[in-house]
Amino acid sequence: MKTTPVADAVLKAALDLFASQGYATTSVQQIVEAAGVTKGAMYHYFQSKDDLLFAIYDRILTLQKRRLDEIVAQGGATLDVIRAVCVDVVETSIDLMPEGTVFFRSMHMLTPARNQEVTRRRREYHDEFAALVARAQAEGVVRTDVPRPVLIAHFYSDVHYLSYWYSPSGPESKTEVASQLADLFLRSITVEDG
Amino acid sequence: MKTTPVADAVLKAALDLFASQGYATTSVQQIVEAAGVTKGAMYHYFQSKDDLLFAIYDRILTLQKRRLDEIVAQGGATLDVIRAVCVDVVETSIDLMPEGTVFFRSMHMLTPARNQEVTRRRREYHDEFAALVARAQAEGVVRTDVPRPVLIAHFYSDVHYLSYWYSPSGPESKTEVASQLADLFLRSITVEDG
Amino acid sequence: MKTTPVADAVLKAALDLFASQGYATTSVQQIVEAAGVTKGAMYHYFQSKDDLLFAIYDRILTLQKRRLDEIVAQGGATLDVIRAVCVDVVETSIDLMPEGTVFFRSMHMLTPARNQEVTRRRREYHDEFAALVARAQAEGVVRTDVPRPVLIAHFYSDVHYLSYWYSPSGPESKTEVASQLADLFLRSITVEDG
Amino acid sequence: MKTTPVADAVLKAALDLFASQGYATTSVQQIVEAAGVTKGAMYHYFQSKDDLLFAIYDRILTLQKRRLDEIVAQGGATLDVIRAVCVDVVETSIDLMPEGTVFFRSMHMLTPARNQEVTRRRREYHDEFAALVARAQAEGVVRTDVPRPVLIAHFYSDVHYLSYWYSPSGPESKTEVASQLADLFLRSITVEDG
DNA sequence: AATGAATGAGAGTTCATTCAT
DNA sequence: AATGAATGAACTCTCATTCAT
Repeated sequence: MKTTPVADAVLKAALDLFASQGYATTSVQQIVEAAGVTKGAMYHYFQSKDDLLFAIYDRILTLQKRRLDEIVAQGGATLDVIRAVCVDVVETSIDLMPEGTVFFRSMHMLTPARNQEVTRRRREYHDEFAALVARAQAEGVVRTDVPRPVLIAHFYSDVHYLSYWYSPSGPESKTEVASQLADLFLRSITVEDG
Repeated sequence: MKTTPVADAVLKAALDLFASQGYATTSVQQIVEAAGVTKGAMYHYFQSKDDLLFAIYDRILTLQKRRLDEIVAQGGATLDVIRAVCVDVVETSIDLMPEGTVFFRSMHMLTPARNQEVTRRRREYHDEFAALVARAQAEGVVRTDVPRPVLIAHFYSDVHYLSYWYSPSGPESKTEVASQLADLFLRSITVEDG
Repeated sequence: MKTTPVADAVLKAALDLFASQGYATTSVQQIVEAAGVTKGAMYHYFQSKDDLLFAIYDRILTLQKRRLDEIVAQGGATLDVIRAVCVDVVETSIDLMPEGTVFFRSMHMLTPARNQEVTRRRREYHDEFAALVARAQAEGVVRTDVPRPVLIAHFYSDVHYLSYWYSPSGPESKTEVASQLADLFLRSITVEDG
Repeated sequence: MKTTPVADAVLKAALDLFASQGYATTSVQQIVEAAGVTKGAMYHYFQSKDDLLFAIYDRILTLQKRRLDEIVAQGGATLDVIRAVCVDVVETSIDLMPEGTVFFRSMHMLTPARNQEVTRRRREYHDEFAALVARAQAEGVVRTDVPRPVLIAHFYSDVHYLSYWYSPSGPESKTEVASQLADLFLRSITVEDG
């Protein structure tokens, strides 16, 4: 993951192509041509096409986990923390839209070992978020009549679906959408007030 | 798309393999072996590998559209119709889980012409559902402070995400999950009672 | 190992090229060009370049083992049997000279699994021949002052070296050389008459 | 071919790898890694991978020829000289076992020019040894009923085969094996006494 | 209706070697 | 003396599809 002009250009080209055409449909030849380098140069920095794919997963997993840790570390009322996480993950996902597109579409193209690593790191994220929800439930502010896995899937689903409908050039701004989706999610999981 | 033992076996094998390995990673050879037929026989019924993929899209689009039409035709209070649609689409998606898995992962593998057809038919579904939401908003029972596209994306997202987390052999039954997700969705979009 | 015009032509071309240039230096492209077939056709019959190499080992191992079994089965005075084996293995090795050339030069290019199989089958041959020598020693007609492994290596070495010096178009005929080498070998291992 | 720490380490690594994996299967990268130097450093001392291979041939040819010359120069009864050559060549070959392994397996990987040089120098050795045998035949102590090329091939074969069966860690010591093989060879070529 | 041999283009990857530094 | 990035050609192998039978 060194940063050199060649490695950067290759990674950027790979990301764009994987997002628009899919991993399997993109040839190494296309990548190096788009990056303006030779195949040999690319293989000097990356051991395989799979390396390029994994770099995308690594970037998104690393970033999202760090953001989650930071928000949780800041503390506050549990519901406020959950809302902050929700807003942040939507905004970050919009910033990393091409990565997100690849993320959910191409997981089965990773080598088994790397697929396992991705799964493990996703579970870490999942467990940390689930703990937040459990705490809110213990505090009596989040409903318990729906199984927690369903609540959490309901959270992930919005993030997941972003790359299928949201366009940065569309009418809704990133900030607005993040706030709106967070609102919809919070409304659905909190206990009714009166 | 006639129904013959050979064609059926091929389609079934293709569906299973596409869902578990992805379209691009599955070879025609694997499909015909899994189906217990020869390549020649397969190419007698299907013109290309792409035909097999499209058949999956066709089946799911046809079914879901028909269900939507039926439920809308039955009439009733708008919110009840929306809830019925929501419950039904979750249940149907669980019944067609392999198809759903392929649906969201492999759309970019279709030939451009067929990709357009799929997009067109999805838009038909989308427009019909959006009309329901618009009616509910006009009736004052669904909130208008969130843009309608966001509300609708919020609906689709749960359906979309199902194949990534739900397991028929897990603790939640199809019926329960459908009801729970419908409830979460409805709660988030309806106007507060007071 | 089916016999078709394509498979035969490929095997023959591979044998010639492997013998003259070595396995690693011969490309699949060269083989199919020499055989007058396409790469696809070749890969229809053989799963890998390694298959072609192994076919050579298989042929020579199968043949030599069958000949040894037959000669031993015919029975006779032990020394006569040993001499017959010796004559026959030289003649057979001359008939299979290209195979022999490849045999000793390219064993380390086989996949580990196949290398093991070759080693196992060579050991079978070795053990059967060693039993003959042991019997002759027990009968007092073969010397025991030299360790049996050395006697046997001394036998194999002539066979092994054939492809490095013998030319079918040279002055010595196959039959003559076989008889002469058998004579040299027998003279060196038998006990002196007095 | 200067002697520097780098050049020595490279040559040693190359020898080990060529002997265990074969020349073609060994990459320059593997060699420099095993030697603990960089590619650039290696190419500073050697012009090509072929240089490394030829160095092995050069060492063994030079040594064996010098030993033969020395032994012949010492003089003595012809049969004693032949026996001394035979003992010495076996011992030397055991000392240079990795070189010997490479020698017989990789001759066809040398560039044509160097292959010719190796062939020429082998012939020099061959001719000198053949002259010894001819002298012994003229003296009536070596049989003439077997063509001289066959006698000589019978000599070379044992040397050649050593790397295929002898293990320095096995039961037979270098000295013993050398004496035993010399004995077998001499017994086979000398005229019967009584 | 069905076979399976054959095609030919293109896939990912390796590698000895060069060269600016 | 030594680095290591970069080259470019060649490598083995795969695959959707065709076609004579």
